[in-house]
Amino acid sequence: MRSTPSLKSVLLITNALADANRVRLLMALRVSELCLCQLLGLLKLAPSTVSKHMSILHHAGLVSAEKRGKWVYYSLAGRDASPAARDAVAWLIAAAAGTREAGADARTLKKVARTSRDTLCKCYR
Amino acid sequence: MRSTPSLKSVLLITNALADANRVRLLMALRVSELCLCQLLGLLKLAPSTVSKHMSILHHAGLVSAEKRGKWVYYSLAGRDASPAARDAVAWLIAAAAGTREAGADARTLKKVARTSRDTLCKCYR
DNA sequence: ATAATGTTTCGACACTTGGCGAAGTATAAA
DNA sequence: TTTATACTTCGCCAAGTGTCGAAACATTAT
Repeated sequence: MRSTPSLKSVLLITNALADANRVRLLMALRVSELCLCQLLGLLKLAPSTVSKHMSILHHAGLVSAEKRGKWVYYSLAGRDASPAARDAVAWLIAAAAGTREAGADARTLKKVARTSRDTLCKCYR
Repeated sequence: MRSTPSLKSVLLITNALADANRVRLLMALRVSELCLCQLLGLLKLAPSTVSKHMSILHHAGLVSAEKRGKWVYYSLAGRDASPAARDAVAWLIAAAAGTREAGADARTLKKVARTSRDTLCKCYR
């Protein structure tokens, strides 16, 4: 039972990838799952904005979202995702891994990882 | 000498893929090179619009353009293209090959192929 | 030359999208 | 039960994008 792929689902993916901040978010998740407040530490954007970005990525099937306690953990699409989505993520990682931006973000994320989520989130504003 | 990939070049690609008509254009070139007037026979759009789409695809490195006589022939990125661009095209073909839209377009293109370029272009309007 | 053909560039317009803050929801802490 | 925290949804606005027609450009035909 293999549903016919639709152009729409392909465009959901390509549209999701067609934004610098969303690409950075996906690249961030490459290392490990992260909750929204941790992603907020990476991108200097309003929580509502990042939430919307994650919603778009999730709807495209590129990331999965799991609520644990009061935090929502996001991670890259895994086995349960469509081949198209998984391959898209693989392509992105291969294409963007060496960029300066990815390196800088990886360094920022190292700092974020050392900070507890509680103190992170309080900086919301 | 391997230049550092930039996030910008990645976004050039993803943005180029983030449009239904551009995806259809790329899929059309999968079979063989085509000139603009042939692509016009596929998409019912103004010549200027399709030309712009092709410009975006070309600028992203996804297609190459070669002028022969009064026609400009477009084809998918080949050996000379960046790995990111080639892999993106490969991903797209794998992801969109089975779609209903791709099938319908392939049928349309068969008809277009049977028509001479001269008669095709005269139908501009 | 002049005209015709194939394609691109330009300017304008409608529509979409990324961004924000305010208000709403859900879970945890007091 | 209140209060606080983590996140989402909503409405709005500025900026970006797809589309077109008119005009420009380049090549071929007359």
